Amino acid sequence: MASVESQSSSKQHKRTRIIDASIEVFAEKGFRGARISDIARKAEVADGTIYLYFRNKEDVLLCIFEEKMEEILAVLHARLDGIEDPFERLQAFAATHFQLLRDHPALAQVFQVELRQSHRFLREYRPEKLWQYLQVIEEIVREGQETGALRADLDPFLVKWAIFGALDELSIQWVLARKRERFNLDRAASQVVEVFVGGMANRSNTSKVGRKP
Amino acid sequence: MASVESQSSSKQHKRTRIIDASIEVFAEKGFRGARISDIARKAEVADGTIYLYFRNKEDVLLCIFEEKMEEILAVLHARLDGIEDPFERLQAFAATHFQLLRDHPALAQVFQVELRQSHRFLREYRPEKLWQYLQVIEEIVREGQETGALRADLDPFLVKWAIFGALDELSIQWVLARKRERFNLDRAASQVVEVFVGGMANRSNTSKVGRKP
Amino acid sequence: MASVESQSSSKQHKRTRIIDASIEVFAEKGFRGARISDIARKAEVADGTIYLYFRNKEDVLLCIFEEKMEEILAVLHARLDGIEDPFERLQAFAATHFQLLRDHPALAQVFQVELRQSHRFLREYRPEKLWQYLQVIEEIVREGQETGALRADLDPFLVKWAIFGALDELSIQWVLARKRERFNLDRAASQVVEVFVGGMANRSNTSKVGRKP
Amino acid sequence: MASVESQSSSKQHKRTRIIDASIEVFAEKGFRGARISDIARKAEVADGTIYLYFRNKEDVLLCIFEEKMEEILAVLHARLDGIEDPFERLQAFAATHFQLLRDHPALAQVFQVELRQSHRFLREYRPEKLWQYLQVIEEIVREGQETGALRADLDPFLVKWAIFGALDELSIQWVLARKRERFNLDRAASQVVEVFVGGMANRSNTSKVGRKP
DNA sequence: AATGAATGAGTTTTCATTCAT
DNA sequence: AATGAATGAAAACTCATTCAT
Repeated sequence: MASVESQSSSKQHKRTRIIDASIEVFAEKGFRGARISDIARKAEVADGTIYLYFRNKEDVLLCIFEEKMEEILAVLHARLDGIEDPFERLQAFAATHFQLLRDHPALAQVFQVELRQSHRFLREYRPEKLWQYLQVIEEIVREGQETGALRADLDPFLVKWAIFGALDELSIQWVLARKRERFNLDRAASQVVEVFVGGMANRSNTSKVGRKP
Repeated sequence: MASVESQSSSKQHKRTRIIDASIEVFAEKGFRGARISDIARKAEVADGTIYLYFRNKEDVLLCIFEEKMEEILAVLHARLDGIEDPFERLQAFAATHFQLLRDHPALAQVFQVELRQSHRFLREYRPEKLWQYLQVIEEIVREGQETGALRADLDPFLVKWAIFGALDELSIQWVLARKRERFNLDRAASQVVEVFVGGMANRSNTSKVGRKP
Repeated sequence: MASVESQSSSKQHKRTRIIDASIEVFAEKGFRGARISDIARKAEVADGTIYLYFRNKEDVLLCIFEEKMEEILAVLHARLDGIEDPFERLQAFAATHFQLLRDHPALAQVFQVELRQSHRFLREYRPEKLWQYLQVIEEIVREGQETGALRADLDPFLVKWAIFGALDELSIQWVLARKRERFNLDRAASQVVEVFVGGMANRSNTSKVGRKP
Repeated sequence: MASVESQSSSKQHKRTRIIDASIEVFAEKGFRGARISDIARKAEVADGTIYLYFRNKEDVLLCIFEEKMEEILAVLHARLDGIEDPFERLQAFAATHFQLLRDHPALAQVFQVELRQSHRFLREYRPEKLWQYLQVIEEIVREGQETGALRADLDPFLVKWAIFGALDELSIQWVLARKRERFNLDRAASQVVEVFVGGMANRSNTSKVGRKP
């Protein structure tokens, strides 16, 4: 499994050190509250060095997104590999989604909160990597529909955003929650997927979707 | 039905004019891009006048939230009044949610995008009005569970956030989408609610929940 | 003896209430820190009312100076009346000066500190009342010189400023001092006057100036 | 002798250029009237550069005080070095005091007027350097008392402030005076010191203090 | 490649003062 | 005379970014 968050060490390439420092600083101080010099200090480079690797502060944020999504996609595909059943694939998707949050809390803060502070990310940027991530959901739905396991009248495009929205809102609340116990991510994952799969299941055919016989 | 967005006129109370002007300016330029003087000009008041009614720029944003949520809650309760069936109540909730978005696009932009730019709103503020709004969902679920119509093993607290997340993500995408046709909100509303209700329905009893016979 | 500081009461004329309120507010918050609305609230008048009686905030400060100096001059002349001996007159002057400070600490703060924050008072204003006050010193010196009690080679104009400076600096330090005990004003008054009179005494004649025989 | 005021040149270190420019701008426009951009323009640096060397505008003022007092103390000690007689030491003190005023009129304006506009300088700051400066007076008095030349019943602490007050008031009036001829500083210095020394002289002993035989 | 000193644009907020009532 | 809501001018300061070394 890919590392998603690397260990900071002066041995590493400066670019990596800057990315890792940024994640921590953005998580701690917020995107706007983070100063370039904070990042530079944590990465043990000069302020100007950051501009050798990134166009500007927002570019650092977007590069975090790009590079960490790359790793996340690799993790996700590795996890889903070999799982056929749509219900199980969706379960694995949700479990992976939440596990990444839990394992990388600083990155989770950046993805769930700070990234959305970026005017550019929100309005101009085309987050292809996020779309690839969500495409996984759309394809699970499509394949379920093709095998007849899932209702054909649902628009996989809309369902994709709905499922992502459900997982994402729970993620945000988990990140923001003071007492995280309230948001039991494991339970949330299984309940959300059960509800969605239950709701998408094709009742007119006999196959038992989403339930072990 | 309450107005949600008032008509700007020089007759109105200055505070109302400032609120209405802010919604438009925030929607157009974003929270950070909006200058107090932009709002003042549009509201036809002096810059300083804004500070007679609001503590600072962020306070304007939070007051928009408080006051418009008040109106939205009134609209919502009026709409749900008299509807008993959990499925129908949820349908009405989602339809109202999306209708408000469509009818008040500037306010939608502020709620879906700009409000979340506020550090205070996200981290410190306790958005009681939003919680009241979501509590409506939680209660529909709880009541459905009490009548046996909905599965008892679901946590209404988690389900509430999941349903909200699904509606909210579709709202955001609708707001951000250049080609809004892609997001047919009516279709989205009914599909999301069907899936959720289908998934939450109690299969072990005979009542036909969420489906007309 | 004149009151120097009046008692605030709603019975009084508004102008007097504003003057008295200003002294307290200026003493507490400083001239620049004092807001017109603070003064208005304490004087129990509307903000705008202040501008019926004073041109602007600085005018309030200068009017405090003018009017309180008027009262102080009256007190001073009453005290010196009947005292002939230059040494005794100077002693009475210093004692009165310090007694006024002690009896009117808010006014003392305004005179010793806040008044000197006023650009206009310092650079443009001609504080005739202060000059009248100091003229008392100059005349004591002149008369002492005429009777031969004091050295004729001293410039009464310079001596006046020197004596005032000495008293004034002790006053400022007394006002600013946290531990006021350090500055025993009575002792300061008598020592300063003794030194000055001793220093100004005409040693070449036989009259014992500044000492009781 | 130290320079007290340096010559501005683009060769100098930026910090020095800012200090020198500030003295001139503060003297000309007053502390509050001086804009950071005025100082920056005169120092030929960018506005922001000032904040690399100073915390804020008030810090610039306080640093002027600290650094120029350092130089003044050096000048003073050099001047007093080798002078034993209390009368002569005090004469040298006063002469140096007034000479510095005359030689550095902009700095004189800052010290006599602008510095006292600073709320912090007046109320919170502990001007150790000024106290060191005044301590020189206190020690002259103490030593004079120890040798029996000066009256033992005077409190050197009070006398120090009185002498400083006298010199300071004459300084202020000289700085503020339109027609400075009125304030002949040389004459003022000698008269003030003569009066003080005369007044402090111990008449009960036979030594001729402060007078050449 | 790396540095870090220097730059300078850009905006909220306060509050003395005004004036319609 | 009195009010107090409304006005609007004015400037310190931050920090992302640059570029000479």
